[in-house]
Amino acid sequence: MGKPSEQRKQEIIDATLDLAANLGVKKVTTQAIADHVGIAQPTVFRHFKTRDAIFVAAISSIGEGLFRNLAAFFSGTGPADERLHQLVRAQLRFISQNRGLPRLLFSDRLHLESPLLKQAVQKIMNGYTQQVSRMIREGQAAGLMRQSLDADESAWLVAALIQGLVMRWSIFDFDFDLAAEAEPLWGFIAAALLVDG
Amino acid sequence: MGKPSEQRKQEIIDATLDLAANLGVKKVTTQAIADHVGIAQPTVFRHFKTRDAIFVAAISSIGEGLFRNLAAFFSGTGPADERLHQLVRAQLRFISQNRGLPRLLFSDRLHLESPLLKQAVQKIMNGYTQQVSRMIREGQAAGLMRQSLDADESAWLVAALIQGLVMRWSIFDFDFDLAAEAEPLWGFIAAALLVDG
DNA sequence: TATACTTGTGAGCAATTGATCACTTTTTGT
DNA sequence: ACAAAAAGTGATCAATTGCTCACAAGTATA
Repeated sequence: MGKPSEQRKQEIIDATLDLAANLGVKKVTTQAIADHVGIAQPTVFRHFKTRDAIFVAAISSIGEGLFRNLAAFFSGTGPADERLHQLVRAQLRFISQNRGLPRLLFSDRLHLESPLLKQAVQKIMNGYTQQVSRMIREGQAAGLMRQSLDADESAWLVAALIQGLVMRWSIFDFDFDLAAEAEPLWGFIAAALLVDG
Repeated sequence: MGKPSEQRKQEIIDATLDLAANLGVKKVTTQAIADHVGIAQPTVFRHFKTRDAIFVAAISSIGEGLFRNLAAFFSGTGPADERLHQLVRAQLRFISQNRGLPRLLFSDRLHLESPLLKQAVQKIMNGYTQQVSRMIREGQAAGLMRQSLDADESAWLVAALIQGLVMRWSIFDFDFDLAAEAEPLWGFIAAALLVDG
């Protein structure tokens, strides 16, 4: 007991993601978080001013984790199409191991209740789309991807495709192997984007 | 006052969809529904046994509305690719005019709290995917769509693409013109599915 | 060791909300 | 017109839950 606040904060964030993944966002009460961490419920408020602040921190934390995981593909050196393929694979793998991410990201609850959460989510989504858009332009410059594509629009749609897949996975309570969907998903994306599709 | 139950039920369902669209699912309390309809809160329970039952009815109602709206394209007579194109257009138009649909469909709250709701949603999604799958096989038989496609898998991905787009629209609080996305969306789908893509 | 600061906690408040119930009003069937 | 059924309502309950507060325990610093 009596741990430094930074450590407790992380424990609370981890508990939040754990609980969200397994029980859904609604059941992540401050009491549930406290129980999971092994502290009293009021202690949670020693480290976060409000419940919302916990979710903002949790979303930021896992968003950073995702970007750390994908950074190598965003800015690698190989051909753009191969990197995009690997990106899709890595992304689905990461998400399948971090189920709290879709639970938080796709929670209607969050967006409608807190402008701060909305901002945090938008930041993640926009950052992701920008990177993909850059990769597509790179692919076009290398003659790998169709010149007719609007890179921003296509990136938006690639993101939507993955989000739709993940959302369904989340809604259907993770009852199929998300990572295994990477190859058919890539087949679809490749057909839409690549010159020889 | 004293309307027949069937009529009141529909009023309650309409109020639920209205409120969900504008305020989000969480704020659709039995009190809010009652106020919107113009009855007292306990009266709501005269027509629906539980709050969940209201959501189940609302989802079924709007799901049926969607299918009624799309049925012509599922089973029309023209070429499969044209019908699929029109389907996408009609679907986005319908959803943009019925914002309660994505709000309910994408509400994590619902799925995790009620098996009945989950069933209702799964029924809608599965029915939709089956129809699209059938259209793709039709397109393949007519030589319009790539033979290499797995129809079920592709239908699944087309659905995911639309869902992802709609979900983003919902999460971002309807702040872009969904119907206007139909053409770039179709461009993407056509490139992925059509032989001459 | 003494002092100040941080972390932790039990008790409990205030607000929300789904649901019940006894009772009244309205509608329906004969 | 009248009795039965249906629809409507005010009062109220029970459970949940974010959050506060006074106070205790632990930790760091001088």
